[in-house]
Amino acid sequence: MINKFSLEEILKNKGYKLTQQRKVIIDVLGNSNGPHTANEIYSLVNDKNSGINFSTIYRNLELLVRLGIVRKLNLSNGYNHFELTGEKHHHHVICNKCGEVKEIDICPFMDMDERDKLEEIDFQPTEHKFEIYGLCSRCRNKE
Amino acid sequence: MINKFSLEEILKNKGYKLTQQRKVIIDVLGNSNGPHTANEIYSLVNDKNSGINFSTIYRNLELLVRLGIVRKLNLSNGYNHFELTGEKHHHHVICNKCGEVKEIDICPFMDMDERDKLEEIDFQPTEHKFEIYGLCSRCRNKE
DNA sequence: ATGATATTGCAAATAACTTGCAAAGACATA
DNA sequence: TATGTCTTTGCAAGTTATTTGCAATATCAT
Ligand SMILES: [Mn+2]
Ligand SMILES: [Mn+2]
Ligand SMILES: [Zn+2]
Ligand SMILES: [Zn+2]
Repeated sequence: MINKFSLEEILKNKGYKLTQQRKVIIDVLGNSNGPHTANEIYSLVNDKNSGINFSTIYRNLELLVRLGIVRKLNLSNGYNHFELTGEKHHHHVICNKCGEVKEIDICPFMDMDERDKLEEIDFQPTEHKFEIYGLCSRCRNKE
Repeated sequence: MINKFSLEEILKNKGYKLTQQRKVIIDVLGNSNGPHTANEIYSLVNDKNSGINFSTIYRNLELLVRLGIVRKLNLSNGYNHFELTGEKHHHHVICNKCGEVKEIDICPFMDMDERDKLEEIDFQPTEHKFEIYGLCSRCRNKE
């Protein structure tokens, strides 16, 4: 979980300012269990705060992604989701019915065999994505 | 590679018709090495054929995805890509610079440990995504 | 060849996201 | 605390991938 101090430090280091809007966006993401769409973040932000504009949300999410504070997930349901990067590398399972997203700490990329394969094709990896889609327990039990 | 007969069969089985447009779209995908965006498919299709409309491309890609003939990839570069499902299960490496997409036959999901984890959280998987992003050999050598 | 039904092309509508610009805010400095 | 510089915001308009309604057309079983 990112705290006020490290956030302020990271921003100022690069000449960015710690605005109210940025604080609220980070706060909302920090108090969330899973990742959220820009729409959801907009709602959450405007619940606890005065009106922050959509373009401000988007611009800041993009900035925070560039700074490594936020991760952007292109989920197959068609919506981009955002979450705090956090300290531990992880991936997600996504319910096709209700859209719920759960974290899993499995990472297939740490497997040695796979890295070898990449050297074969001379590909230099920077990031990777692993997602499992299906039905969560609640949705499965509903008929 | 899907042939004329199985395609016709699959379509007619469900009351769909084998139109010229569908033949050309499948043909283009079949003659491609990697997955393509709707835009690319539109160009490829209209090279070898008279004008097929964009909405026809989209409607048919969606249908073919529903029928399991085509797979839709939501790549992190922001563009949806489409490819024939093919016979062998596989995943992709994507170059962040030039956008090239290569197939890899590694599948991390076949790993037993991972499936066990899913049972723990009571999640019934239907499909999964594994993609590696980075720099291809050509782009890495260019400065 | 005919008729029922699915499909196409076209143009307009969505919806997510981006951008230009003037007004407002942050913050280093005095 | 007041000032000035530079960043950021809100707003409105623009962009772009994708979807949709509908009348005209193609497919296919008979
Ligand atoms: Mn997460
Ligand atoms: Mn492929
Ligand atoms: Zn990983
Ligand atoms: Zn797999």
